[in-house]
Amino acid sequence: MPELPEVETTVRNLRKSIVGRRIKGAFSDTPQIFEDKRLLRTIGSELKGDSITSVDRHGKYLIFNLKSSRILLAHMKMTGHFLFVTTPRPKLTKSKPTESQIPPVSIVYTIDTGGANAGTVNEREVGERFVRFSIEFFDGARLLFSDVRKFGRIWLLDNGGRAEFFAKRKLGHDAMSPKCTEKYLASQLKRNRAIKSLLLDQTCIAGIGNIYADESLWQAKIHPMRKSSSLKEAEIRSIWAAIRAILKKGIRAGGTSIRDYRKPDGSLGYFQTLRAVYQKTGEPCRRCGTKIKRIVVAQRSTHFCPKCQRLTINK
DNA sequence: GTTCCCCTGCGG
DNA sequence: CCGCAGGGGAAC
Repeated sequence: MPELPEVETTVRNLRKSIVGRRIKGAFSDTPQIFEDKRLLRTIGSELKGDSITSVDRHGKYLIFNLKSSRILLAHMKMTGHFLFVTTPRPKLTKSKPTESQIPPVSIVYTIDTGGANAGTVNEREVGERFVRFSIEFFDGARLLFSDVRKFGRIWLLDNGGRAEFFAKRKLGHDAMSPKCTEKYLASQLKRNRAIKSLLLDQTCIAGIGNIYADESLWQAKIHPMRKSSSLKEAEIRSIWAAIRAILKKGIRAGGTSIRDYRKPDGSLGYFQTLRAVYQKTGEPCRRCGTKIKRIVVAQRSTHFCPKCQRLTINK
Protein backbone atom coordinates (compact mmCIF):
# COMPACT_ATOMS: atom_id res chain seq x y z
CA MET A 1 0.00 0.00 0.00
CA PRO A 2 1.17 3.13 1.31
CA GLU A 3 3.18 5.38 -0.86
CA LEU A 4 3.79 9.06 -0.30
CA PRO A 5 0.18 10.23 -0.76
CA GLU A 6 -1.17 7.60 1.63
CA VAL A 7 1.46 8.39 4.24
CA GLU A 8 0.86 12.12 3.83
CA THR A 9 -2.89 11.60 4.18
CA THR A 10 -2.26 9.57 7.32
CA VAL A 11 -0.02 12.29 8.75
CA ARG A 12 -2.55 15.04 8.10
CA ASN A 13 -5.36 13.00 9.56
CA LEU A 14 -3.46 12.01 12.69
CA ARG A 15 -2.24 15.55 13.37
CA LYS A 16 -5.83 16.47 14.02
CA SER A 17 -6.51 13.58 16.36
CA ILE A 18 -3.56 12.26 18.32
CA VAL A 19 -1.37 15.29 18.97
CA GLY A 20 -1.41 16.28 22.63
CA ARG A 21 -3.21 13.23 23.96
CA ARG A 22 -1.51 11.55 26.91
CA ILE A 23 -0.60 7.93 26.41
CA LYS A 24 -1.96 5.44 28.91
CA GLY A 25 -0.30 2.42 27.38
CA ALA A 26 0.61 0.50 24.27
CA PHE A 27 0.44 -3.10 23.20
CA SER A 28 1.49 -5.48 20.50
CA ASP A 29 1.33 -9.24 20.12
CA THR A 30 3.27 -9.28 16.85
CA PRO A 31 7.02 -9.56 17.34
CA GLN A 32 7.75 -9.05 13.64
CA ILE A 33 6.84 -5.37 13.72
CA PHE A 34 9.70 -4.50 16.04
CA GLU A 35 13.31 -4.58 14.96
CA ASP A 36 14.13 -4.37 18.66
CA LYS A 37 12.25 -7.41 19.93
CA ARG A 38 12.39 -6.21 23.52
CA LEU A 39 9.77 -3.62 22.61
CA LEU A 40 7.18 -6.36 22.27
CA ARG A 41 7.11 -6.47 26.07
CA THR A 42 8.31 -3.01 26.99
CA ILE A 43 6.51 -0.73 24.56
CA GLY A 44 3.65 -0.18 27.02
CA SER A 45 5.82 1.00 29.88
CA GLU A 46 8.08 2.94 27.50
CA LEU A 47 5.24 5.05 26.15
CA LYS A 48 3.13 5.37 29.29
CA GLY A 49 2.78 8.99 30.35
CA ASP A 50 4.34 10.34 27.18
CA SER A 51 2.44 12.18 24.46
CA ILE A 52 2.79 12.86 20.78
CA THR A 53 3.73 16.47 20.11
CA SER A 54 3.79 16.37 16.32
CA VAL A 55 3.43 14.03 13.38
CA ASP A 56 5.61 14.18 10.30
CA ARG A 57 6.85 12.10 7.42
CA HIS A 58 9.97 11.42 5.39
CA GLY A 59 9.29 9.46 2.24
CA LYS A 60 7.15 6.58 3.40
CA TYR A 61 8.28 6.78 7.02
CA LEU A 62 5.84 8.14 9.58
CA ILE A 63 7.42 10.14 12.37
CA PHE A 64 5.73 10.61 15.72
CA ASN A 65 7.66 13.10 17.82
CA LEU A 66 7.19 12.49 21.52
CA LYS A 67 7.18 14.95 24.38
CA SER A 68 10.06 13.00 25.91
CA SER A 69 12.10 13.94 22.80
CA ARG A 70 12.13 10.35 21.66
CA ILE A 71 10.65 9.41 18.30
CA LEU A 72 8.23 6.67 17.39
CA LEU A 73 8.79 5.72 13.75
CA ALA A 74 6.59 3.60 11.55
CA HIS A 75 6.71 2.13 8.07
CA MET A 76 3.44 0.71 6.78
CA LYS A 77 4.98 -1.39 4.00
CA MET A 78 2.31 -3.18 1.93
CA THR A 79 -0.86 -3.53 3.97
CA GLY A 80 -0.32 -1.43 7.07
CA HIS A 81 -2.50 1.49 8.02
CA PHE A 82 -3.23 3.56 11.09
CA LEU A 83 -6.69 4.00 12.52
CA PHE A 84 -7.82 6.40 15.18
CA VAL A 85 -10.84 5.30 17.14
CA THR A 86 -12.73 6.84 19.97
CA THR A 87 -15.29 4.07 20.20
CA PRO A 88 -15.19 1.86 23.28
CA ARG A 89 -12.79 -1.01 23.35
CA PRO A 90 -14.40 -4.01 21.64
CA LYS A 91 -15.76 -6.89 23.64
CA LEU A 92 -13.40 -9.67 24.52
CA THR A 93 -13.47 -12.96 22.71
CA LYS A 94 -12.15 -16.39 23.37
CA SER A 95 -8.85 -15.44 21.77
CA LYS A 96 -7.78 -13.72 24.98
CA PRO A 97 -4.04 -13.36 25.39
CA THR A 98 -2.30 -15.74 27.75
CA GLU A 99 -1.08 -14.47 31.10
CA SER A 100 2.47 -14.02 29.86
CA GLN A 101 1.32 -11.81 27.01
CA ILE A 102 -0.76 -9.49 29.12
CA PRO A 103 1.01 -6.17 29.14
CA PRO A 104 1.22 -3.98 32.21
CA VAL A 105 -0.96 -1.21 30.91
CA SER A 106 -3.51 -1.72 28.19
CA ILE A 107 -4.55 -4.43 25.82
CA VAL A 108 -6.27 -4.60 22.49
CA TYR A 109 -7.83 -7.98 22.07
CA THR A 110 -8.19 -9.77 18.80
CA ILE A 111 -11.72 -9.76 17.51
CA ASP A 112 -13.08 -12.99 16.15
CA THR A 113 -14.63 -11.94 12.87
CA GLY A 114 -15.10 -15.46 11.55
CA GLY A 115 -18.24 -17.53 11.49
CA ALA A 116 -21.83 -16.47 11.02
CA ASN A 117 -21.46 -13.59 13.46
CA ALA A 118 -18.69 -11.88 11.58
CA GLY A 119 -17.87 -8.57 13.20
CA THR A 120 -20.22 -5.66 13.28
CA VAL A 121 -19.85 -2.94 10.69
CA ASN A 122 -17.87 -0.92 13.16
CA GLU A 123 -15.43 -3.72 13.88
CA ARG A 124 -14.87 -4.27 10.20
CA GLU A 125 -14.34 -0.59 9.59
CA VAL A 126 -11.58 -0.31 12.12
CA GLY A 127 -9.97 -3.54 11.02
CA GLU A 128 -9.57 -4.80 14.57
CA ARG A 129 -8.87 -8.26 13.34
CA PHE A 130 -5.48 -7.28 12.02
CA VAL A 131 -4.37 -4.82 14.67
CA ARG A 132 -0.68 -5.48 15.33
CA PHE A 133 0.09 -2.52 17.54
CA SER A 134 -2.00 -0.10 19.51
CA ILE A 135 -1.67 2.93 21.70
CA GLU A 136 -4.35 3.80 24.20
CA PHE A 137 -4.76 7.33 25.46
CA PHE A 138 -6.01 8.33 28.88
CA ASP A 139 -9.26 9.63 27.44
CA GLY A 140 -10.06 6.20 25.99
CA ALA A 141 -9.20 7.01 22.38
CA ARG A 142 -6.90 4.55 20.65
CA LEU A 143 -4.43 4.62 17.79
CA LEU A 144 -4.38 1.26 16.02
CA PHE A 145 -1.88 -0.09 13.54
CA SER A 146 -3.56 -2.67 11.36
CA ASP A 147 -1.45 -4.78 9.03
CA VAL A 148 -2.62 -8.04 7.48
CA ARG A 149 0.76 -9.15 6.19
CA LYS A 150 2.87 -8.08 9.16
CA PHE A 151 5.45 -6.39 6.95
CA GLY A 152 5.08 -3.06 8.74
CA ARG A 153 7.74 -1.91 11.19
CA ILE A 154 7.77 0.25 14.30
CA TRP A 155 10.86 1.76 15.91
CA LEU A 156 11.32 3.74 19.11
CA LEU A 157 14.31 6.05 18.77
CA ASP A 158 16.11 7.87 21.52
CA ASN A 159 16.51 11.61 21.39
CA GLY A 160 18.95 12.29 18.58
CA GLY A 161 18.56 8.89 16.98
CA ARG A 162 16.72 10.26 13.98
CA ALA A 163 19.72 11.46 11.98
CA GLU A 164 21.48 8.14 12.37
CA PHE A 165 18.36 6.20 11.43
CA PHE A 166 17.87 8.03 8.16
CA ALA A 167 21.56 8.24 7.36
CA LYS A 168 21.72 4.47 7.54
CA ARG A 169 18.90 4.17 5.02
CA LYS A 170 20.37 6.80 2.70
CA LEU A 171 16.99 8.15 1.64
CA GLY A 172 16.96 10.58 -1.24
CA HIS A 173 15.06 13.86 -0.99
CA ASP A 174 11.38 13.44 -0.36
CA ALA A 175 9.52 13.61 -3.66
CA MET A 176 7.33 16.50 -2.46
CA SER A 177 10.11 18.42 -0.75
CA PRO A 178 11.26 21.73 -2.27
CA LYS A 179 14.70 20.13 -2.34
CA CYS A 180 13.48 17.62 -4.90
CA THR A 181 14.04 19.90 -7.86
CA GLU A 182 14.25 19.01 -11.50
CA LYS A 183 17.99 19.46 -11.24
CA TYR A 184 18.15 17.05 -8.32
CA LEU A 185 16.15 14.48 -10.27
CA ALA A 186 18.49 14.86 -13.23
CA SER A 187 21.49 14.27 -10.98
CA GLN A 188 19.91 11.10 -9.59
CA LEU A 189 19.09 9.77 -13.04
CA LYS A 190 22.74 9.66 -14.01
CA ARG A 191 22.81 6.13 -12.63
CA ASN A 192 22.15 4.10 -15.74
CA ARG A 193 19.10 2.01 -14.88
CA ALA A 194 15.54 1.53 -16.04
CA ILE A 195 13.71 4.71 -15.10
CA LYS A 196 10.97 2.83 -13.28
CA SER A 197 13.47 1.02 -11.10
CA LEU A 198 15.10 4.34 -10.19
CA LEU A 199 11.78 5.93 -9.32
CA LEU A 200 11.10 3.05 -6.94
CA ASP A 201 14.55 3.36 -5.38
CA GLN A 202 14.10 5.29 -2.14
CA THR A 203 17.77 6.29 -2.13
CA CYS A 204 17.07 8.16 -5.36
CA ILE A 205 13.81 9.89 -4.43
CA ALA A 206 11.84 9.02 -1.31
CA GLY A 207 8.12 8.37 -1.42
CA ILE A 208 7.27 6.98 -4.85
CA GLY A 209 5.95 3.42 -5.03
CA ASN A 210 4.53 1.13 -7.66
CA ILE A 211 1.23 2.90 -8.33
CA TYR A 212 2.52 6.45 -8.56
CA ALA A 213 5.61 5.40 -10.54
CA ASP A 214 3.44 3.84 -13.25
CA GLU A 215 1.03 6.77 -13.23
CA SER A 216 3.82 9.33 -13.42
CA LEU A 217 5.54 7.61 -16.34
CA TRP A 218 2.27 7.34 -18.24
CA GLN A 219 1.62 11.02 -17.67
CA ALA A 220 5.14 11.88 -18.84
CA LYS A 221 4.86 9.48 -21.81
CA ILE A 222 8.06 7.68 -20.86
CA HIS A 223 8.57 3.93 -21.21
CA PRO A 224 9.31 2.34 -17.82
CA MET A 225 12.32 0.48 -19.24
CA ARG A 226 14.00 3.60 -20.64
CA LYS A 227 17.58 3.79 -19.46
CA SER A 228 17.73 6.80 -17.18
CA SER A 229 21.00 8.07 -18.61
CA SER A 230 19.46 8.24 -22.08
CA LEU A 231 16.75 10.67 -21.01
CA LYS A 232 16.89 14.09 -22.59
CA GLU A 233 16.51 17.21 -20.51
CA ALA A 234 12.97 17.79 -21.72
CA GLU A 235 12.04 14.23 -20.83
CA ILE A 236 13.44 14.57 -17.33
CA ARG A 237 11.51 17.79 -16.95
CA SER A 238 8.31 16.08 -17.94
CA ILE A 239 8.94 13.18 -15.55
CA TRP A 240 9.63 15.61 -12.76
CA ALA A 241 6.46 17.58 -13.47
CA ALA A 242 4.42 14.38 -13.76
CA ILE A 243 5.67 13.08 -10.40
CA ARG A 244 4.70 16.33 -8.73
CA ALA A 245 1.30 16.46 -10.37
CA ILE A 246 0.46 12.82 -9.73
CA LEU A 247 1.55 12.85 -6.10
CA LYS A 248 -0.36 16.05 -5.52
CA LYS A 249 -3.42 14.51 -7.10
CA GLY A 250 -2.94 11.42 -4.93
CA ILE A 251 -2.74 13.53 -1.78
CA ARG A 252 -5.79 15.53 -2.75
CA ALA A 253 -7.65 12.24 -3.33
CA GLY A 254 -6.66 11.03 0.12
CA GLY A 255 -4.56 8.23 -1.36
CA THR A 256 -5.42 5.00 -3.14
CA SER A 257 -7.76 2.52 -1.44
CA ILE A 258 -7.59 -0.63 -3.53
CA ARG A 259 -7.77 -3.16 -0.76
CA ASP A 260 -6.37 -2.42 2.69
CA TYR A 261 -5.58 1.24 2.82
CA ARG A 262 -7.89 3.56 4.69
CA LYS A 263 -7.52 6.95 6.22
CA PRO A 264 -7.17 6.95 9.99
CA ASP A 265 -10.84 7.85 10.32
CA GLY A 266 -11.75 4.69 8.41
CA SER A 267 -12.81 6.45 5.21
CA LEU A 268 -11.41 5.60 1.79
CA GLY A 269 -9.13 7.52 -0.53
CA TYR A 270 -10.26 7.75 -4.15
CA PHE A 271 -7.13 7.94 -6.29
CA GLN A 272 -7.98 4.42 -7.50
CA THR A 273 -10.76 6.06 -9.53
CA LEU A 274 -8.33 8.52 -11.10
CA ARG A 275 -5.50 6.21 -12.15
CA ALA A 276 -4.79 5.73 -15.83
CA VAL A 277 -2.72 2.55 -16.01
CA TYR A 278 -2.01 0.87 -12.69
CA GLN A 279 -3.68 -2.57 -12.77
CA LYS A 280 -5.50 -1.63 -15.95
CA THR A 281 -3.92 -4.30 -18.15
CA GLY A 282 -5.90 -4.77 -21.38
CA GLU A 283 -8.00 -1.65 -20.91
CA PRO A 284 -7.81 1.13 -23.48
CA CYS A 285 -5.33 3.94 -22.90
CA ARG A 286 -7.17 7.16 -22.10
CA ARG A 287 -5.09 9.08 -24.58
CA CYS A 288 -4.92 6.79 -27.58
CA GLY A 289 -7.11 3.74 -26.94
CA THR A 290 -4.24 1.25 -27.21
CA LYS A 291 -4.48 -1.62 -24.76
CA ILE A 292 -2.50 -1.11 -21.58
CA LYS A 293 0.34 -3.59 -21.29
CA ARG A 294 1.79 -5.27 -18.22
CA ILE A 295 5.45 -6.15 -17.88
CA VAL A 296 7.74 -6.77 -14.92
CA VAL A 297 10.38 -4.20 -14.04
CA ALA A 298 12.46 -4.37 -10.91
CA GLN A 299 10.39 -7.36 -9.83
CA ARG A 300 7.25 -5.26 -9.77
CA SER A 301 4.21 -5.30 -12.01
CA THR A 302 4.48 -2.40 -14.41
CA HIS A 303 1.64 -0.98 -16.48
CA PHE A 304 2.02 1.32 -19.46
CA CYS A 305 0.69 2.27 -22.86
CA PRO A 306 2.92 0.71 -25.54
CA LYS A 307 2.01 3.46 -28.00
CA CYS A 308 2.26 6.58 -25.83
CA GLN A 309 5.31 5.32 -23.95
CA ARG A 310 7.84 4.19 -26.52
CA LEU A 311 11.33 2.88 -25.96
CA THR A 312 12.59 4.16 -29.28
CA ILE A 313 12.28 7.74 -30.40
CA ASN A 314 10.81 7.18 -33.85
CA LYS A 315 7.85 9.42 -34.53
C1' DG B 1 21.73 -6.91 -11.91
C1' DT B 2 18.39 -11.27 -9.98
C1' DT B 3 16.06 -14.21 -6.74
C1' DC B 4 14.21 -15.20 -2.63
C1' DC B 5 12.12 -13.96 1.55
C1' DC B 6 9.20 -11.84 5.00
C1' DC B 7 3.33 -12.73 5.58
C1' DT B 8 -1.78 -13.33 4.66
C1' DG B 9 -5.73 -13.10 1.79
C1' DC B 10 -8.11 -13.11 -2.46
C1' DG B 11 -9.59 -14.28 -6.99
C1' DG B 12 -9.28 -17.20 -11.13
C1' DC C 1 -4.10 -25.26 -6.98
C1' DC C 2 -1.70 -21.03 -8.67
C1' DG C 3 -0.36 -16.22 -9.10
C1' DC C 4 -0.72 -11.82 -7.38
C1' DA C 5 -0.73 -7.78 -3.97
C1' DG C 6 0.62 0.28 -2.30
C1' DG C 7 7.62 -2.52 0.20
C1' DG C 8 12.15 -3.45 1.10
C1' DG C 9 16.19 -6.05 2.62
C1' DA C 10 19.51 -9.91 2.15
C1' DA C 11 21.94 -13.17 -0.49
C1' DC C 12 23.81 -14.66 -4.82
